Amino acid sequence: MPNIKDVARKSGLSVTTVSRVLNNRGYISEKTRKAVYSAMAELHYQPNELARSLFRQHSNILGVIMPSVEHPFFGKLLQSIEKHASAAGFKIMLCLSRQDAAKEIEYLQMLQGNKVDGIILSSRSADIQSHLNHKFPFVTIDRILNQSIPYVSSDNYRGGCLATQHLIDLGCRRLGHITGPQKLQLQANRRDEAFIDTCRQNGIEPIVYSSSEENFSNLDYYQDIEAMLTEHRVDGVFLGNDIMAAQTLQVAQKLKISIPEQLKIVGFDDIPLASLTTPTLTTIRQPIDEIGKYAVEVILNQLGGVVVPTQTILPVTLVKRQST
Amino acid sequence: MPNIKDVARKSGLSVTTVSRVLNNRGYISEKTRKAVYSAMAELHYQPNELARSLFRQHSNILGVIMPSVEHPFFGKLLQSIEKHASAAGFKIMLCLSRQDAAKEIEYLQMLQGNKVDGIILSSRSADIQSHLNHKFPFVTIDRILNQSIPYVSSDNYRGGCLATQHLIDLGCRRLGHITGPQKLQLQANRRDEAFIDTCRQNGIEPIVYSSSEENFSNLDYYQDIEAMLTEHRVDGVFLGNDIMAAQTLQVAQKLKISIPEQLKIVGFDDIPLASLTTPTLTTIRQPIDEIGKYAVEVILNQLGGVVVPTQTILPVTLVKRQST
DNA sequence: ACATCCTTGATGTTGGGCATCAAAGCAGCT
DNA sequence: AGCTGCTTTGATGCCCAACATCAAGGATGT
Repeated sequence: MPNIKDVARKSGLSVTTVSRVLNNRGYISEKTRKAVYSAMAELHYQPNELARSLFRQHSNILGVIMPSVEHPFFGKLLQSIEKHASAAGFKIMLCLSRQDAAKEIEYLQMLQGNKVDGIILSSRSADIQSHLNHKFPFVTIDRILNQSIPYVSSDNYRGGCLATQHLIDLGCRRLGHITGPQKLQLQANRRDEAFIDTCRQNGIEPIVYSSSEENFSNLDYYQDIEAMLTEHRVDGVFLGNDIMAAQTLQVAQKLKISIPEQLKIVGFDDIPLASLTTPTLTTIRQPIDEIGKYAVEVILNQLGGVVVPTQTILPVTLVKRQST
Repeated sequence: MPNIKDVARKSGLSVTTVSRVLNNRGYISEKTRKAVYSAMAELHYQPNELARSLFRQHSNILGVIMPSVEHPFFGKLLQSIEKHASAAGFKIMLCLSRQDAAKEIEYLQMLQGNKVDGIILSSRSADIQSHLNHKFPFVTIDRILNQSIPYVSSDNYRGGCLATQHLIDLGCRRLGHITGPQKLQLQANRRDEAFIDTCRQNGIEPIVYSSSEENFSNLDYYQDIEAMLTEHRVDGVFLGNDIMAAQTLQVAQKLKISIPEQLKIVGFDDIPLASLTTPTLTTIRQPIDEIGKYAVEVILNQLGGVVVPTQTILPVTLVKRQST
């Protein structure tokens, strides 16, 4: 790997001059500029970003911690984060925590050791405040850590209202809901509150199932769904995510419940799967792209010394399809 | 951010001694060791990995370039790569090229400038050989660049055979196939060859549609599927991936073609979607986890100076579900 | 007294940025 | 011709943070 000295030697100029060309600083004649460029090209020279970062005291790398990237929600979120980060000249260092609190803290320290310029955390576990360097550029997605750490999320409560009200408007009177595990302070839990509130406001007694941590990790909700559909004769269900909703379609078919005639189904997220099932799924669309965009923006603004909002809440929309 | 000097000052020792404690090298008395540890803890010190990498001439970072992470195949692949890399103490720098050849080359250079220890490329575009530093640890997934660059892939040809033979064994005689764009030297193209060969070997004239680049990017194959189903009265189709297969289910329903009675469908990949459709999809499972594992291994072995295979081909399996 | 081990530190690398000082070339002006 | 000031290049040295090499003092043993 050639370094700046090699370029200097090759072009017959000094390191100082090469550095000046590289950084476009001071006086440089057209002739030397060309000489340097051609030497760089010949040697396939590339400035060592480690050395640059070390000197400049910033690396142009953002750390991203998420539990998984298999789940389409996170896949799309990551896609969006990468897009906006790379457009701003930042690279991504990716960490998948797999819901493992210890691993998450490990990653957090590792990223700080690697001098990333900011961290985007979209995670379910762990109390991490003590491992966070004070004033380090940081943002969480869908997760409140404390009042001073900014977070970005979609309007989960409103999503829950939209979904529930939609079912009620269509005439459903026995409403069910399945949610993820309740332990964590996720914004996603507000969907459940919204479901319960909206039911009560309409004089309906809500039926709520909470899936186990284990089933949640495995994306296997069949038992919970079947339990709900057989124990209660629901005519409308609001599921915590689209995967649950797709599985509900399958269980309904098995139980010979016709969709949407006997049972109406609303999911959450609007991942691509929602338009690939038969029937297609009515769902609440989260603006995932914008979530990623704002998360990156919050970091960049912190780096720029700009005051950033502690909460950024983005609107959701009801996407009506065949399951209702 | 405290550095090693601060620790040295705090503990009243020299930088050298602190470094020795950090790296467990040479003779250190128990007393100094403790003094250093307590100073480190007090300051919340973390070694600067940039500086370490600069000195050591390796960063313990792997670069990963893939077109997207929204597609479940790549999501799962990335998940696997991250898992195995992180188990070996490596971090991931992620680059999403979005099928953009220029961006891919940019990323390739950026990664080399950032001194990653190796690059895993899983991509569709670009001729990149000239931008590759000779002897740089490198591996591609599902893509042959030239004879000397190692690649890992699943046995696409055999997958095509399995799928086609399965349809034939079930009595199908009018077989169709839709494939992605043909331009690139992807291993995935061998699925098409396998389809054609297997048909011919059984005295069946293959019907093949090739989707446009654009539809492929948008994951929108409806037109091609509908064209195939209406123009030819196929009784069995083999689709290039599971998303195509799921969309085929939808088109079939719209055209009132019953699955699997009138039409049998086989997909490819076995992404989670395949078990979430109604009916569930018969498909060819790629061992995505192993692909990621071997890709990482090939890099690590190159780093270790071990001779690596230029081809690593992993077995596929037929997963029979309700669509056949 | 001398060898050997233990323990610590001073100094110099790693690749590149930058600031300072130095020096020369060249043009314009008096 | 001499002076001023702009342009262009280079040498030197210090910075970033960590680590390696060598050097040296102290303790211990024979």
